[in-house]
Amino acid sequence: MDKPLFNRLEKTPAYKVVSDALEQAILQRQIKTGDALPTEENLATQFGVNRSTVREGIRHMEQTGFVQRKGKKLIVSRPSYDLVGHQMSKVLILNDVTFEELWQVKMVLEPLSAQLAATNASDDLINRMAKNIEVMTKALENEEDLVALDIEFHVFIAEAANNQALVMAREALAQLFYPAYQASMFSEVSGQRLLDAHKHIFKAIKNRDPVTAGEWMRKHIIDFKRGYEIAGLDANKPVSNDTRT
Amino acid sequence: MDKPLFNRLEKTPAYKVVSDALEQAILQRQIKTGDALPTEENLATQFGVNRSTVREGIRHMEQTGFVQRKGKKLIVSRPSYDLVGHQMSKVLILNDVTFEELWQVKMVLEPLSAQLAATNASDDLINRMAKNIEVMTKALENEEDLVALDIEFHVFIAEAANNQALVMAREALAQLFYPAYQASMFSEVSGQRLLDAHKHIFKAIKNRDPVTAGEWMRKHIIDFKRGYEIAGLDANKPVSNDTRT
DNA sequence: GTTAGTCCAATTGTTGGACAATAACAAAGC
DNA sequence: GCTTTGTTATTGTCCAACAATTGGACTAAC
Repeated sequence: MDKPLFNRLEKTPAYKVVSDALEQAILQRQIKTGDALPTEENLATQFGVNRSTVREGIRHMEQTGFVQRKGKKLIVSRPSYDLVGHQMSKVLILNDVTFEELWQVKMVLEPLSAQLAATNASDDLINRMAKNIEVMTKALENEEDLVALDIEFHVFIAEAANNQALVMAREALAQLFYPAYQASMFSEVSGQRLLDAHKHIFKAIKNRDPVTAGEWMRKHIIDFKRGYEIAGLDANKPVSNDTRT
Repeated sequence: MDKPLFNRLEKTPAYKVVSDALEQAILQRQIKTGDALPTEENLATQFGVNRSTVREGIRHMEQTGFVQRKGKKLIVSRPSYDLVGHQMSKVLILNDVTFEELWQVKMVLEPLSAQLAATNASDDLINRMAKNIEVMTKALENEEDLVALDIEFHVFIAEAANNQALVMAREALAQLFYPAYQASMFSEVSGQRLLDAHKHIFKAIKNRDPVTAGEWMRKHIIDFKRGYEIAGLDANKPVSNDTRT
């Protein structure tokens, strides 16, 4: 092979240039969140390209949640953690991630959440946790409600932890665990035992006791895996690729 | 405020229908990774829409990495963790994530990596770690090399852990830490101390001793924060939004 | 002054057709 | 066999158009 005298000059397609430019402008806060973008035609003339090209550029960004249609205007917005989580989930599913893998990570993130929550939880969130536990006490029979309440409780804790990186990382996993939650709710390790764990965790958080909070959370997550296995599911198999939104 | 009795009836734009359909087909493995999509015109007729519309749908997907241009063909591909990490980084930056937040998460993920690596590391990766340490021994003077080698070492460990969820979560943080690495390399806590830590961690992994590996990693990460602070940076301020690719 | 009804201009979603550039493929030459 | 040279298919980009929807502006009614 001859030595490459010149490096392949790559011309990035125009639509990509457009989306990159927009992205930069957003990340550098030249356009602030909540602002509306100019009209497509306006952008087209600014960039000196055709409207179709601009549109492709916009579509490119839309997926990530940096811009969003609101009525007819294009609003600059910061992607919700939910959305990013959703995308990460898809990637993990495509890679046949197993329950075990997810659980190992959950096993460190949730206790961390609990610890931080014990330090940082606002009164508001503590109240909402209390409310959650109260409701759960009355819903011990209904599996579906139980799943929803369980998830909510953990979300509260994650929020209380006051750490965005944590919230985001959790989110990606949480969505994939959803099918697992349902499965393990039907096993023996459920209902009352779940509620008890929540109560212990909550008490520790309320008492501003990070160590205990983390410790109980750890036990709780171990229980979760037990439930999964008792339900007859194989932790080393890929999680269900049930792709509901 | 009045309660919303009806939910906004939304008619999804055609380009979104297209991208959703493609996405489903990919997630459900009807189109396998590596396959090429039909031509735009072909897709257009299949969906019964105009080529422009198909294009917008494709752009929508391209961003996430589910499809990729290779030459002129559209290849279905699974997004690299690097890409997803990059996107997560952008979201976190937009939300002014602080060093402290990132570090708290890193503080649990890295030890977990080390533990798992001690259990699962392949011979190949152990060799590469050894090599890395060897090179680092000779590069103690050069800060830039040191940063690169440090990062590489941690990546090896994450890979050795054999856990995709972990790799992905780490990736998002890692990219944001990059500027921090450079900063803390200039502080006192560097060079030799860094190398020593790596050696300890490596030894533990090689000895298949998860506890020690995790413990040393924990110390190592604590050191990292120390270096950041010694360098005069405020851990509670947002990390640099230096948006290099 | 606020609410509801009517109208208009602006903008979007979508279409059809066009064309140059080039990647992919096939044929010809060594 | 392997290069080199056409050919062709497909992409990236543009232009022009149109119906549907939206956001206002303007009016009338309360």
